[in-house]
Amino acid sequence: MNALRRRPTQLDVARAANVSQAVVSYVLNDTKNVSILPETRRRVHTAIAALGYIPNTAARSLRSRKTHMIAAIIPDITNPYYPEFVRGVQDVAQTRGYDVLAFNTDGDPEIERSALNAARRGRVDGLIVTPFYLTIDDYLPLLEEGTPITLLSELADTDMPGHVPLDAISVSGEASARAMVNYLIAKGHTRIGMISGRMATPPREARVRGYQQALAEHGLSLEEVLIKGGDFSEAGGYDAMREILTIEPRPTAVFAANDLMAMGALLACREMEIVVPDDIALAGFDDIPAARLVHPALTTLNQGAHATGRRCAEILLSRIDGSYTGAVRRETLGFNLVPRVSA
Amino acid sequence: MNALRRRPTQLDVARAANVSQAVVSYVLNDTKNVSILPETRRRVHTAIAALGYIPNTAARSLRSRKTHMIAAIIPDITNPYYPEFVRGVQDVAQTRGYDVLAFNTDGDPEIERSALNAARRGRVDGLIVTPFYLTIDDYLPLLEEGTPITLLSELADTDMPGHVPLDAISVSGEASARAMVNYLIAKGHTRIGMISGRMATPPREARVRGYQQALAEHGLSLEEVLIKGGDFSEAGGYDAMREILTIEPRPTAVFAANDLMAMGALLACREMEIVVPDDIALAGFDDIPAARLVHPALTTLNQGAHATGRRCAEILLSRIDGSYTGAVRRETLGFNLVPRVSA
DNA sequence: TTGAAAGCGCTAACAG
DNA sequence: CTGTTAGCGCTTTCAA
Repeated sequence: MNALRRRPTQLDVARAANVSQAVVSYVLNDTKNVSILPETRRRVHTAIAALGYIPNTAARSLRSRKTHMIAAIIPDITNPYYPEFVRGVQDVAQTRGYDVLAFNTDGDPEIERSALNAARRGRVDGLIVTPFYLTIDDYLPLLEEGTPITLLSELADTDMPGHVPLDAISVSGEASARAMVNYLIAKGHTRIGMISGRMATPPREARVRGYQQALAEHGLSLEEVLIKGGDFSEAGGYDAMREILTIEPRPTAVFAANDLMAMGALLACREMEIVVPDDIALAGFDDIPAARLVHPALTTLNQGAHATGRRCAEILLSRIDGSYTGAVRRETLGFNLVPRVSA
Repeated sequence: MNALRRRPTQLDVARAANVSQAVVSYVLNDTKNVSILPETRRRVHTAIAALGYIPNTAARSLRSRKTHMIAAIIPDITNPYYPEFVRGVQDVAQTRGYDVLAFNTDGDPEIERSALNAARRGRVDGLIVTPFYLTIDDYLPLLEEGTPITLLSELADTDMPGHVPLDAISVSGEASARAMVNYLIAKGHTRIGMISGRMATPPREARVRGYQQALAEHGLSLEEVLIKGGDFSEAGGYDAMREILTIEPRPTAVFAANDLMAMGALLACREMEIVVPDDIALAGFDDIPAARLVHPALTTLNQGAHATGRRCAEILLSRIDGSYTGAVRRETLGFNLVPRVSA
C-alpha cells in the first residue's frame, strides 16, 4: 500500500515560508489589528500554494466555536415541497460560506429531537426547523446556549411566545387555505370536502382552520364527515378520496392540503371514472413541479418554497453572524393561487 | 440579556462524578482495553445526565480524525431523481451514526471541485459523488490522503482506472437505454427520436450509446438529426420536442433521457394537439414520482434511486470503517422498465 | 510587524 | 481499574 500523505498544517506552511505559525493564521484570516508586510504575505501565499495547504475545519471550529454549518430539519426530502425549500437554503448558505446538513424527521418527534441535538454537539452554528411536534421546551436548551434557530412554521403568533429569540417564517397556511376554499366557493361550490393531512400537525391544523373560516364567512355549515385524513402522501390522498366519494350527497369540490394527496385523489377519481373537474372539482396545495403536468392540470397554491428557503437562511445567518441583533422576527410570506384545470 | 450557559465539558462531568476526565471519555466510548468499575460507570452516567453533557464533535474530530459525516455531491436536489437517492444515502448513514452533507453542483465543474474540497478541509470522512465533469485527477489528492470516495457513475469500466481505490456504482445508463429503445422497436417503431440531455455529461453519453446500440442491433440507421439536446430540464424537453416535431418525416416515437424532459415533451405535444401515444409514442427515464401521474402515464425506466443511494452509502461506509479493505468494487445495479400508457 | 504561548475539548498512550 | 499527560491544528491574547 502506498503511504498516505499527511495533510499539511499551518506549521508546515510556516516553516516553508520562514515565518511563525501565527503569521500564517493572520494572513489566512486577514486578522484585524495585525498588519503583515506585503512581502511576508506573499511568501506565505506561495508556501500555501506549494504545499496545497487546506485549513482543517475541526481545529478551526474547536478554537473559534464556529462550524460554518447550519442544519435544515425537515420532514422528508422526498416530499416534493422540500427539495426546493432546501435548495433555497443551500443557495444562500453557500454564498455565505456555510454548508447545510439536512435531516429528515419523517414527522417523528424522537427524530426531530435527535436532529436538534446535532447542534448541541457543536456540529452546527444554527438551525432551520420545520417543526411538527417540537415545542418551545425542546428549543430551550439550544437557546440558552445561544444557538440561533429559525422556524418555518404555520403556527399563529399567539402560539409562539414572543419573548424568546426564535425567528419564524410563516407560510400562512391558514390564510392561503382560506383563499383556496374561497376560490372554490366563488366557483359555485357549497359542499366542499377536505383531505387534510396528518392529524395534529401544524400544517394540517392551519389549513383546516382556513377551510373552516372560508366556510363560516359564507355561512356554509361545517360537516366533520367531509374532512378526511391523508397523512400528506399520495397513497393517503387516494384512500381519503375513495372515502369521500362514498359520502351521500357527494361534495362537488375537494380541497386537498397538499398536491401529493390531490394527485392520489386524482388517481382515485380516474379509477372510479369520476371526471375532474366536471363531476367533482379538486384543488391542491404547494404547487409542486408535477402539479401542472398531471391531467387535468391541478389548481393549486404556490407558497414559493425556494424563496421561503432563501429567506429562512437569510434570517438565520443574520443572527449567526450578528448582523442582526434586534427583536424577534415573525414574517409571513405571500402565496399565489394558481388556477388551472382541476378546479 | 441572559447570560449564555456554557456547555458542560468532560472535565465538568469528571468533577461532578469524582473521577478523572479520561474516565469520562472511557465510559463514553466504551474504550477497549480499559475496564471501568460498574459503580464508577454509574457515577459518570449520572453526572452526564445531571449536567446535560453532550460531546463536542469538533474536539472529537480534531483528536480522532473522524467527523462522522459524509458528503453527497449531486447535480441538483431539485431534480426529482435525487431526493430519493439522497434519502437512500441518509437512511443508511443515519443508522450508522453518520450525518450527510449535500452539495448541489448544477453540473458546474468549478462547483464540483469546490465540493470535493469540503473533504480536504477535514469536514467529511468520505464522499459519494455523481460526477459530471470530474476526472480521476480531481480525486487524486483525496485518495492520496486516504479519503474514501464512492462514485455514482455511468462510466464504463474502461474509462475508470481499476487500480485506484475508487468504488463505483453504475446505473448502467447504456444497458437500460438500450432496453428502452428495444422496447420501442418491439412496439413497431423504426424511426425513433431522442431527447438526450446536456451535452458531454456522462448520463447523456451512456444513454445515447444505448440508443445507438439498439438501433444498430436492429439494422436501423442512425440519424443525428433525430437527437436533440434538452439539458435534463422540463423546459429543455419542451424545446427539444418542438424541434423534433418539425422534422420530416416525423419520428413515430421519442425516447427522452429523463422523465423531466419527457414531461416537457408531453406539454409540447399537448400544445400542438399531437396525441400521445397515438400520434407519437414517448418514453422517459428515471420513473420519478410524477411519471405515473401525468397524462398519459409515462412509460419509463426505474433505476431504483433509493436503493442506489443506500448501496452507495453502504459501500462508502464499509471503506470508512475499514470493514472492507478488498479490491475496488464496480457494481451495476439492475433496472426495471415500466410500461405505462405513453409508449 | 512578528513571535511565543495558551488552550479550545477531546482521545489515547502510558503510568501507576 | 484509574489518573496523568501529550497533543490534534487552529485562533488569539500578550510581548517583543
